[in-house]
Amino acid sequence: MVNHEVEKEKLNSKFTKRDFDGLLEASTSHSSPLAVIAHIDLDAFYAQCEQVRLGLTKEHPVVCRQWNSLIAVSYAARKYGVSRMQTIEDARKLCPDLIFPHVATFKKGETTWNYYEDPDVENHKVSLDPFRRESRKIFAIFKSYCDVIEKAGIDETFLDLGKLVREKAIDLFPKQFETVAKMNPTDHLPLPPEIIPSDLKWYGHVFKGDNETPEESDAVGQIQKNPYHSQTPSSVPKDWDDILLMIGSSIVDEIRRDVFARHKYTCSAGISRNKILAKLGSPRNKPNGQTVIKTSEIINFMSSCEFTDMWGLGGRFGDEVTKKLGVPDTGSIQYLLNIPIETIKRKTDASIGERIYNLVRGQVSSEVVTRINIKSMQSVKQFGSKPLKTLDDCKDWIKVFAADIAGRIVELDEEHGNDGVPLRPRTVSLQQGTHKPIAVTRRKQAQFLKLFKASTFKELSGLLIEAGESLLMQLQSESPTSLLPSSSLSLSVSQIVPITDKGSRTIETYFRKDDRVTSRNHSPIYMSRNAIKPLPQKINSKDSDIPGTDSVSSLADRQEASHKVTFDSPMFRLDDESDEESLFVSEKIKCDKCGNKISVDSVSEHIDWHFAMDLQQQEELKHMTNHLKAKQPSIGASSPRRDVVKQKASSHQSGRIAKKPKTVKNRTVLDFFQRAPKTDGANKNI
DNA sequence: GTGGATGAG
DNA sequence: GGCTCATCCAC
Repeated sequence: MVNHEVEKEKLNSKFTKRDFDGLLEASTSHSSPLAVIAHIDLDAFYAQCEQVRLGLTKEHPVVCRQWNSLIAVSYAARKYGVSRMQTIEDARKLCPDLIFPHVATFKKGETTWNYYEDPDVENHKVSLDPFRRESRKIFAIFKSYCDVIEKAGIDETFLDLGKLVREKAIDLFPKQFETVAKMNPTDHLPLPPEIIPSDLKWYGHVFKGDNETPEESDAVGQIQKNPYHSQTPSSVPKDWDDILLMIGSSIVDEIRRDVFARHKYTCSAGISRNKILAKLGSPRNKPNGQTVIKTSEIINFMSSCEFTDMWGLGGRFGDEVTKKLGVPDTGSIQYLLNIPIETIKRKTDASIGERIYNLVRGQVSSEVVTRINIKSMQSVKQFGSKPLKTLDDCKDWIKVFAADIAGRIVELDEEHGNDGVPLRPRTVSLQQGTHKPIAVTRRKQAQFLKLFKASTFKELSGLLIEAGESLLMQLQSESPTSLLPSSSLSLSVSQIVPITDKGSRTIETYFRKDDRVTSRNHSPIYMSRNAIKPLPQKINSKDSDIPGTDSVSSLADRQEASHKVTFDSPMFRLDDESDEESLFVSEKIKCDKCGNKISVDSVSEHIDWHFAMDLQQQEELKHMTNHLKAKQPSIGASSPRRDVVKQKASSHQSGRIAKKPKTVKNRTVLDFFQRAPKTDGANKNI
């Protein structure tokens, strides 16, 4: 009996049919012990974009410039010691041949970005549009190979290759998988053959302790130095996990070659069992290299990483955990690997402890989420030393922001393709910040459903200008003191929803039903009922009108309009139960202290604001140092008392680490781990 | 809805 | 290091 069991283990794979078939579905493949996840990351993306745009090669020392600093440095330039923290002047000293194009910018008051030779910070705003365009082109290639894809940033993505590698494995090993179809889910697979097809090999680097196998080939087609059969015995695949990773490495290599062939971009990749490992692996052989972390090397690999390298642990949260557990700066994961789970739990928390315990072992399997809809878009500019003095200046910038965001909404539409449902934001908000030392920021947000019917860039930008200017006016009127000069200004849209969503369907229904027109409701920011109609089927830029330019009616008009608008239809309660009316109608009362009219809803906020201003003035009288002021949270409405309370509360928590003692932290390690990618029980046998 | 903190790059 | 961008949270 015992002999029989041993015999059986030798003949069979560790993995079952269920493990293998789990790869078929995106919802289960990530937690299969045979999962193959890739993380692909474009090399110095912004710099590469410039390099490609200018028709240069990766040997040219290109950097991407933003004003006088560098926001991306190509690997060629890095060889000269050029780094991101330098000024252009410093970088040029290190590399006299440096090529330093400036990122595209919008010129103040204009609605199209352009490449300007030497834009000045005062009259230009950076546009990331060209990078997003390039990103889209490249992601289209990723998607053409693998539909289980998660965009993790403008230049990085996760692919769940489970289904693809499964198919390819069946192709490559027909004999072994012949019988699999008839097997029970818990049956173990047959072992892979000793001799594998000669064209199947590891692509890229296979992590092995301190000595990885050298790159065999790179995505731009250099010579292949190291065919599989001459590799070290340790990299010979022993079971299906290795085989599938090997297949995964070939697919990723192919994708990377394709990206280069078509668009001349190089990227690096990590291929492993889960997202954590793939992401930690992808930078290992940058640029233009990929790294495989085999199951058997996971602990070795993790030992070679630092705790704070992991996503989300690079900042304060990571520091906090680090301090609580007495983790050293280097060898942090090695250290944590030697701490018993009970100790970690005791020093942190039962659930956090368990997560950390698993995390440092690379045992976190989170799903590659096919699509995460963007939740908000923001266009912002800081006017450090030259704050905006007039409302006209603000309006000029609002035009730019509107164009910026409109462009991105159009991009969203394109990204979806024909079968996709257009996404539109439901709310628009404008944020304005005053200059130091009295740094306050005010934000005004409102529903702006007109955007639902807009499809062209012109329509969208026109409407956003309209909304932005209206919000600007409201902001000025509701703030007790001038928000000018303004050191920062931003326009953003949020609550981005598919336009066939509940909200818009409701509106369509309403539109058909309601034939009345509220003629006096011309105020741009408030929903004008007759304006809401289904998105035009055909995009036609000619019939786009730009409202807003003629709608700069007086504030009084606007407020009067707002008071007269009544909402007798339940259609304005969108998909939540909130009282939409409060968005549009607000009673004004006069503040005894400053004489300004404020809305009843914001009375307590206003009182807090005065409280904050008084406090600020006292402090100024005390000649506080700039340093201390900088440590203060920016004092806006309703913040001071809250701060006092929170500081008291937090002081009761022992072992609490705060980098900035005066700054209230509103997230804890616990919160972080509760929000961390979900794990499931299926990875227990990793 | 508003103000603020945080993180990534 | 400053800037840009996105997200989340307390109130």
